[in-house]
Amino acid sequence: MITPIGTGARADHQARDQTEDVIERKIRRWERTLKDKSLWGIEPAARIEQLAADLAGDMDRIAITEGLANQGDYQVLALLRNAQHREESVTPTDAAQQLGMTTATMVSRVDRLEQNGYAQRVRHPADRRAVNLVITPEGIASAERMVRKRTEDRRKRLAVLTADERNALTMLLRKLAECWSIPDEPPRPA
Amino acid sequence: MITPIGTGARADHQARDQTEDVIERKIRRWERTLKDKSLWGIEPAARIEQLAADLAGDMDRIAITEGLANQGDYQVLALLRNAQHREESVTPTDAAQQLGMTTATMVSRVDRLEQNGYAQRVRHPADRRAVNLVITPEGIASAERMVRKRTEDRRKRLAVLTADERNALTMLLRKLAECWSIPDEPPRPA
DNA sequence: GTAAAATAATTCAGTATCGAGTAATCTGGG
DNA sequence: CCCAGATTACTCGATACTGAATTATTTTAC
Repeated sequence: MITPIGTGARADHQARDQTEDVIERKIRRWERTLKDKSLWGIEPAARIEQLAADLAGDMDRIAITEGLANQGDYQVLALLRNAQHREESVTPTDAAQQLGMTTATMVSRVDRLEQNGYAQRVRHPADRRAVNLVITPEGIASAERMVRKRTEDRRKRLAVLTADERNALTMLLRKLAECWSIPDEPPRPA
Repeated sequence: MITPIGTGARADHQARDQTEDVIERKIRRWERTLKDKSLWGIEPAARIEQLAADLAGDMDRIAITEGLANQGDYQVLALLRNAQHREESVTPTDAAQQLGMTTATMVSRVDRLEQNGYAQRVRHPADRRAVNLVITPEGIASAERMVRKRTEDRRKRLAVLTADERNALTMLLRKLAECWSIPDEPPRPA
């Protein structure tokens, strides 16, 4: 999915406390109308979602310029590139598990990568059911181009913050990620 | 999309500097193999993406328990609920623009909401091409249930942070959102 | 007032993804 | 050895979303 771009970027960086942006307005609205102030603490989550949508949009655009369908194809290519660098072999099932997608999706992704000449299926040496995924030189080149462009984009995005602020943000997000599961999350139905 | 859950939540919160988590390991790997340390500053972006995926998973689950297809249907319902509360009228085109989706998608969402009895299409009083979307009492009830559950989920997730940390995080994310557009972002092909 | 351009909602063909099912192959207990 | 159960990649049917028409209506220009 390509996210509509540029909804952020307000003109006036100064008047923070006077004017509210879209997210703040939305939150206030619910606060007022729900009659309990239960929306406390929601803003960070809303902002994380918005920022992530923009990041995903960047990455989709990058992938598309490399002839891939979307960000997901990039992830597979990046995985293969790293595996190759580490001299590990990867099967479709491996890759699907590591990237959190179904093997059905992986099949179609590998199909695309193979069509583009970025990866190949080769016979597994020991298991005739299995297949090893190997990245081609073109695939490596493409993966590295994409990583570099992605890094560039993200650094531009993060350049608004000072180094100290970036560090603080990193630490907070890390802490958040550490104990992130919500208690009564229903177990994946096996 | 339902995101696979619970990849976070490491056991030891203490030994932060010794052990790295998945994201750190991935970043280090690229750093080592790319031969330039151009991955500087990427971690916050990676974490924002991961956290957002988890939040989206929560919300999809909530929407599904209310008989909706996904988070997107919730967004429409929430929009209608707020519009009704403010006594504003909303057309499919309005809603699509505000939520950043195509009108084609909006048509199918409204179809679903109508089937579930959560919303209705009524004739626009002045424009016979247009349609006004109105939320039903059942829709309002469902929207408010979902908002409450979502708030609860997110507060649980954010409860790891102290109040000070949450404030700091909010401020940093706000600042990030303010000047978020990257310079050479290609304009939407109109 | 009328023709041309713009706009609203919808439909349609194409694509990505998923869950479930399938055929081939491997593995472990007799 | 042999067969039951697990595993691998793949296929198939269903769903959500998109961009590009399409139809009906409104607005604009002359």
